[in-house]
Amino acid sequence: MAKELTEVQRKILDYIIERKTGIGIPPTLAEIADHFRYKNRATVQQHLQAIEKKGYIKRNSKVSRGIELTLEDRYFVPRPVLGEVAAGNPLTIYPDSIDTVELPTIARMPRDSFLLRVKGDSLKDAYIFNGDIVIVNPNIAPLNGHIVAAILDDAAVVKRFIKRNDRVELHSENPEYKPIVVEKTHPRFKMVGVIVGVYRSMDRRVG
Amino acid sequence: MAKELTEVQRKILDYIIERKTGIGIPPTLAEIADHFRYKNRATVQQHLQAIEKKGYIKRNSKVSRGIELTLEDRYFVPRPVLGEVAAGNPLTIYPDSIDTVELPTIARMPRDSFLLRVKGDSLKDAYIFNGDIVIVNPNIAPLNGHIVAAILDDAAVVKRFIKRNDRVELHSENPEYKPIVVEKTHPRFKMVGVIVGVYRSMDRRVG
DNA sequence: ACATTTACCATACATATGTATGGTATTATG
DNA sequence: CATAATACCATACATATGTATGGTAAATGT
Repeated sequence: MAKELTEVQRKILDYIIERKTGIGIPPTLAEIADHFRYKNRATVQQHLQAIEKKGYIKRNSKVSRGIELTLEDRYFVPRPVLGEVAAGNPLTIYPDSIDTVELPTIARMPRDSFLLRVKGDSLKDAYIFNGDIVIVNPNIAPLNGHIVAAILDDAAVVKRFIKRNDRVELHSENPEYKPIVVEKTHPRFKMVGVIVGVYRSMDRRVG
Repeated sequence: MAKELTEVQRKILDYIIERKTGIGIPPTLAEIADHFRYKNRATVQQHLQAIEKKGYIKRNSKVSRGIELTLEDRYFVPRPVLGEVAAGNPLTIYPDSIDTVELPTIARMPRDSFLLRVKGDSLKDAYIFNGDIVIVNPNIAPLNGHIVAAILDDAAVVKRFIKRNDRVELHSENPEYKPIVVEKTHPRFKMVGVIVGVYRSMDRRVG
C-alpha cells in the first residue's frame, strides 16, 4: 500500500469510491474523463496505472468498469452518519457527517435516506439501543403503524405513527405510556422521516 | 409492475440482483450468457427485454452493465433467508431459502454471508429480538469478542466468543450466566459463523 | 544541466458490449 | 388448427471501452 497519492490521483480515487459505494457501478475511463473534463481517456488510463502501481486499486484488464478497490475491506462500506438522536434531547442533523459507520454490504441505501446514531437507551421500548444506527427516509409519507422520527417541542421522539382524521397520534412501544396527540397544525411538530430500518454492527462491540 | 416473471426470467433477475448486491457490478450480457451457458448474447438480450417489459428492471441503452433494478426504487432488495435460529433449539439451515426478506438498500452484503431469522426472544441479552435478521459470515475466523453462532449439543447458541489457549469460551451477554467452556476437540461443537450484524426492518411491524 | 515524475493531449487499434434481424423448436391457449 | 409466447441459436453491425504509443509542458530533484 505504502506510497502516497498525488492530489489528482486522490480525487480520482475518491470519485471511484463514490461511484462504487453510491450508485453502485464503477465508472468507465470515459466517464471519469468526462467527470474531470479530460478530453482523453488515455489521461485517465495513466492515472489509474499510477494509482494501481501504488496499490490502491486493482484492475481487471479488458473488463469494462473492472476497477476493484483494494482498500475496501470488502465486507464493509463506509457510510456517513449525519447526526445523533436521543429521546429527550433536540435532534441535530449536521450538514456534514459527524462520523462514519462501516455498514455490511447488504444492499444499497436509498439515495435520499440518511443515518442517525442513537444515543442512550431511552428508545429501548422500540428495541433500539445505544449505538444503533437507524436508517431514516425523509421523503416517504408515513403510514399508520410506521415508526417515525419527529421533533416535538424541541425534543426528538421516535414513536409509532397513527393518523386519525385530523390529528396525529404518536404511540410509544410501551403500552404504559399514553399516546401523544398532536393536532395537525401543532406549531412545534415537525416530521423528520420514517425509520425504515435499524442496523447494529457486531464488530463494533468487540472488547 | 404487475406481470409475473417466467422461471427463466426469474433466475436471470436473481442473478442480476446477486451481482448487484454481491460483487457490486451488474453483469454484461456476455457474462449472463456465460453464467447460464447460453451460446449467445442475443438470448440474454431478449430475456432482458421481457423482464424490462414486465417492469422489473430498467436498462440504460448503450451503457455497459447499465441494468438498473426498479425494485430498488422501492428501497428494498429481496434477499434469501437461509434458516431460523432459536437458542435452545437446533439450528436448521435449509439448502434453499425458506423465505425472503426485503432489506433496505444500505450497502452490499458479503457474498459468502447468509441471513438467519431469529425466533423467540431468548437472545434478548444480546439485544437481538424475535424477527430480527442476523447476518452470518461463515468464512471469517472469529476473534476474541466476536458474537458467533455455533451449534453445541444440537442446540444453536449465539454467544460472545473468547479463545484462551486451547479452549474456547462462549460468554453470554448476561453476566449472571456462567460462560460455556468448550474443549477444542469437543465432538459436538461446530462453529457456524461470525455474526457481523443485525438488521431489523421497521416496515415489517406495521399493523 | 539533466533525469524523473506528474499532468495532460492526440491518434490508432483490438475487442468488449449492446443491438438488430431472422430463424427453429416447444408449449400453451383460444 | 391457428396464434402467441417462450426459449434458444446464428450472424452482422455500430460503438463503447480499454489499451498502446508518442508527444508537450511544468514541477522537482540531483
